[in-house]
Amino acid sequence: MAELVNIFEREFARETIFLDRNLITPHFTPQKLLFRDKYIGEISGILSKTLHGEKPDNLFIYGKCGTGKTSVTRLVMQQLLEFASAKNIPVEGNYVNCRNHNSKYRILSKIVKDFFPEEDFMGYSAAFVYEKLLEHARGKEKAGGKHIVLVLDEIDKVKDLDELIYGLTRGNDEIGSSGSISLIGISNNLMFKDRLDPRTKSSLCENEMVFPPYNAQELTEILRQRTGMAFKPDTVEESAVCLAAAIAAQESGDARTAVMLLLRAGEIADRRGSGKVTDREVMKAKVQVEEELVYNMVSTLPEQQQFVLYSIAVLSLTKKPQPKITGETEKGVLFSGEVYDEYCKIAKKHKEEIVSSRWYREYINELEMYGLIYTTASGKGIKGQTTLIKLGFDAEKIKGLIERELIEQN
DNA sequence: CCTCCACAGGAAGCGCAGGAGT
DNA sequence: ACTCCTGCGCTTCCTGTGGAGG
Repeated sequence: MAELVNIFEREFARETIFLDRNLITPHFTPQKLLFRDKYIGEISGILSKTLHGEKPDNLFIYGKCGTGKTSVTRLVMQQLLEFASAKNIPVEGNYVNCRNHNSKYRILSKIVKDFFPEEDFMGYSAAFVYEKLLEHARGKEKAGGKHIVLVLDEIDKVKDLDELIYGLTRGNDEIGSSGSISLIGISNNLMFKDRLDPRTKSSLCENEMVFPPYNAQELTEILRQRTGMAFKPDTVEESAVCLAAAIAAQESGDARTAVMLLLRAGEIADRRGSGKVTDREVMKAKVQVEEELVYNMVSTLPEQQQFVLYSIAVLSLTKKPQPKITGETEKGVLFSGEVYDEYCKIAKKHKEEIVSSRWYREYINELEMYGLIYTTASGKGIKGQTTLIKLGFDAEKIKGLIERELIEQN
């Protein structure tokens, strides 16, 4: 008779090349951040004012995803708070991700709740919560005030940012000199600050910092650091690390992508039982990571925008290569106008509303921002002024993906 | 050179949903 | 419970732009 074994027994006993898988996930922040000393220095320079009882300037940090904005800020904040509490200096901090707390009220409630964990502020008015925060900064009678540093990550997601910042700036006047509230705003969208009220903008951007993408060498170093911690010795080939770094650098300079590549490559090696991460695993991981990335983006797109992307995929599959003025032919390059026509046809077939061509252009711009398509302005050889559109990923895959998405919804 | 084409993208405004104030 | 307000997604309208063609 066959032995009865718990089905997890085999999984549990399986050989793995990971020492600690968690250390090579994008969520993990190492204690030492490479190639960011300059920014760590600048930010801590600004925040050190709090240690001398002064209000630091507000700071706005911009950079694409995976450039270390959040990690650097969290690290500096953590050190600041540790130091302040060791020296008994009244400095406090709070981190808010504005994707989850996307309005003035939600942000204020979240902060106040963290400062007063024992009390419940559900249902209180925005003014009350705001007053509570000021009270906290002002401090008790003789104890003196506190210097509070608020980190607002993905600050571009806040709907009524003008009001929030106006409120907090005014709050500083009310608190007086004994305490203060200052802001660190983080965003990967530089354009968003142009939409702000000029006063908000000048207040938030007292200091500005731009985090550049990492280059291939930097990414290689970062990956070496991580593999040393996360993998067992001699399980990751040096060339595999370089390859993963090169792929990530070429695509975006995104450290998150680079880390994901090695994580998936490690998982693939485990599954195959080969006990080693080589170029082969990394190349396989590349396909997988790319698919995950695209899937995440596509599935969160509004339905109409999915139709636009779908039209681009369909057209680039059916359209014959266009002879370009330079003589060579380029595959899959589409005109903005023909994509819109195709989109109208497809949307009509699915009995969907059709968005105006103006809004369609906004969709196109967004799709480019997400990296799902590439666009170029038409030059010589093409009638009028139009945008040339090219799909950023494999047309078949995008087409299949959206078809599945749409079927799921119905 | 002028006009037309095929768009790009700014400005204003509209209807709706949801949240805040009363 | 109600009214008021505001942001969001979108439309309509409009001006601007650069190459093609006469």
